[in-house]
Amino acid sequence: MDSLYNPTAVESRWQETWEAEGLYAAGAGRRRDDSFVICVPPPNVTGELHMGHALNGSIQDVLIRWHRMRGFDTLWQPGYDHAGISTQNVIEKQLVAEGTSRREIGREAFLERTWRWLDETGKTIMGQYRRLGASLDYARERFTMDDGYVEAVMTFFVRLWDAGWIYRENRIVNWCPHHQTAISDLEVEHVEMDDTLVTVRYPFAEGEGGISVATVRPATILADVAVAVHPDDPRYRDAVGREVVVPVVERRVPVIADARVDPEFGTGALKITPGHDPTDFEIGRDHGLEVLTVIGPDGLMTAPGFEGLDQRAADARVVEWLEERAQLEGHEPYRHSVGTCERCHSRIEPLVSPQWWCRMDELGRPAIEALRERKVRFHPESQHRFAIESLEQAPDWCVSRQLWWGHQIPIWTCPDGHRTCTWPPPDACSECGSGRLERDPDVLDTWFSSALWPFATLGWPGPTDELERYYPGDVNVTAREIIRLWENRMIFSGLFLLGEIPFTDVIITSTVLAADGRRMSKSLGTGVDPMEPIEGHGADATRYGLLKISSTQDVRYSLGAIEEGRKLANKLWNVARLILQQTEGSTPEARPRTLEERWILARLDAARAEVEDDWARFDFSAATGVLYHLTFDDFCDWYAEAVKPPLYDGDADCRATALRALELLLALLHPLLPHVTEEIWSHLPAREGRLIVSAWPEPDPTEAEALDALDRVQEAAQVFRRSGVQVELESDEERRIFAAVVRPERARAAGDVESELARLRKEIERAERMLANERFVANAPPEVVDGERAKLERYRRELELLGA
RNA sequence: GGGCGGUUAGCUCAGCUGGUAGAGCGCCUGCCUUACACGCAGGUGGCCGCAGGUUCGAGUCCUGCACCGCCCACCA
Repeated sequence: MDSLYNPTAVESRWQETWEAEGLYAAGAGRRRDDSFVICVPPPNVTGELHMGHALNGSIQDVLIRWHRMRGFDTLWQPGYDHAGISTQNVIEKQLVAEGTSRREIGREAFLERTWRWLDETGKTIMGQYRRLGASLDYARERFTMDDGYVEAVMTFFVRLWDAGWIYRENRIVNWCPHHQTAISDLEVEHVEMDDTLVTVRYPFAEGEGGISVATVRPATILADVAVAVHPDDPRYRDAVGREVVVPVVERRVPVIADARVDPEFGTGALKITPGHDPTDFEIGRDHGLEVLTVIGPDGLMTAPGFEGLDQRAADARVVEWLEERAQLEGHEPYRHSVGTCERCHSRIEPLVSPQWWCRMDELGRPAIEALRERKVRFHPESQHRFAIESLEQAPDWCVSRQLWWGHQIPIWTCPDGHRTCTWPPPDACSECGSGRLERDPDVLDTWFSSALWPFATLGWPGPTDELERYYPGDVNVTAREIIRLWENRMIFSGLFLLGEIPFTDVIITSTVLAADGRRMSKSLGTGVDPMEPIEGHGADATRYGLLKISSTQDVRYSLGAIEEGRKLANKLWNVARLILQQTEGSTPEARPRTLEERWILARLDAARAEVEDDWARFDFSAATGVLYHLTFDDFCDWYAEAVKPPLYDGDADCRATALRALELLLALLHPLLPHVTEEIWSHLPAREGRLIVSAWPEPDPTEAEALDALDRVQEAAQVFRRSGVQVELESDEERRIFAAVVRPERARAAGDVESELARLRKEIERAERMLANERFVANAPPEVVDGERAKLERYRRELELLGA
């Protein structure tokens, strides 16, 4: 064993061994009936591991390993999401590069091509999870487009249809002109953009005057059907009910009153374009106005005389028309936020189109109730409230997408227009019996299938033993922005289809920002590939660093925290070398006789309790702190130093106990640092099997006396090291440990007695002042007051010893 | 515009239901003490964002203010 721990070789060797020996498999190490189940948030098939994955993987693995060591039947389900729009985007780009397009090659060839590409180059993330040491049951990898999974998706849709919650409606939707599909509000990314706000005069149809209106999109004037003002706006009281003439197209349209108009903005008058603006669509619908369309699905103009123009050119032409007639009253630069497609960043075009919708009221109600009753809990608590509010406010779900890559909607239409929704596919129309059926070309929203992940991966809808055994699961770990897209939908679909929520706890992880506090992003160049620290410092160190910085808020990536993890692994490695070198021929067994042995066993148990509490509360950062100080301070600096003399002397009890103490330390550290601990474990004598499935330490009766005695020794060491004065200790045992660890003969002879005296006097003064305060003594909790008294006494005693 | 969170040592951050401030890194001083210099021992360093309030006592609770993030939102 080298004195410098080298993680790279060790880590991959153990990853391969664990997996090959089946120790990642569900049920490995099982010694009890309870199960513990986590489904990995299925990453996009086309994606690569990023820092967020590394953090959520570390969290999930700690929980899985901890439960596995305690004998639970653990299942950590791996797999991928087909990621409809994202994957289609990748393939389409390839086709364009090859000088063709998806429409040119056709739907069938396109899908074939996508499958082929995925088989060849997709699905890389699970390999990267392996390198992190994530103990997923890789043999069970699933994909949301697997045959069995498709059954689940189709069944879900048909159930919703049968419940009467699926409907088709023409509505204004977020339309991505590049992908030529509707996308949901949640897939729209708002970005600040600079535009020009122009003010346009709409003359009254009869008589003098007119109304001025502000717009950033002059081209949509062609589709105007009204001008709206606020009902209480005194400026326009007389205008309501009259007609104005829309520029360019010279159409007469009414002036209407609607409270949704903000009288403070611009001129206080709003042009109404139901075909191309969501608010206008609603206003138009409520006033019974016509919906006119002048922009096509490709984002180009369709208005007569403007056909094929892009909107910028159309804007210019309209502005020109207005200028010629002096109807352009002004233009100013204007910065506002604009919706873009989160995948291709094209500007979203609000377009009216027929889509399939899923009603959310009936589906959401039981989920809201379950959340209120805390049947599932979000951590941190603030996200729990957010989850409830999002469900309460959830609009109906637009489930159709005009894409090819995805689950095609199971609705068939006969020539008479009757719709049949069944699975397996129908042979004939359910109403007229016609055999000439045509399937709806749209596919389902990707999140529609993700919503089924926790149970579709267990074989739902078929009744299976696995569903029986592993459903519902336990924990789900994900990012904040996924709550509405995924968490809430798993909750309501689990309740609807199986009557139970798929998990009891949802951990919302911090967003890992770059070291300078900016978002990690490829385009900004601020991203850090987690493979870098894993290769450079080790997976153990990376896991440690990420968990150490994790918290309830956003965190900055810190290489320092990862380096701390590397030091911890190295320290552990070296103390193991010390013990292993001195204990050849011994077997691990707790045979504590001396004070320091009773003490370290008590400390190990206290740390076990703390760490278990931290893991259980999902406070991963706190646990890293406890384990770090346990290893460095207690185990290495005190225990190992104290037992060196008897260890070198060949004391058999001491050696057996040292091995046992090391074992316990390894077990506590294993969920956090699986590789280095397993490597050391494999060098332990008389140990068969692997640490990964070995028993978690049982609670041990705490030895309060031993803890107190070591406190005294440590305090004495502090005083001695600072001042050179030896404090009286209570027993030979205490004096022996003091001598072994502090080694007075080697310590600097002359300490700084003066500053130590000053320190003590200051402390004594403080304690005296507090105890002199009658109200403090009367009101403070007794243990606080007693604590102060004890401190005072100790300081006085030390002052005496220092010869004052 | 709405919601959530932050402001503590030079840096990155802990501080649970109020009891008189901590860690890691950095810096300074000793040590190559036979596990580890990726180490050991000691030290320097904080009016805990600002202003009020409650309390015997306030990073900790309340109010207001100032910055800084994140999420959400149809201001033309």
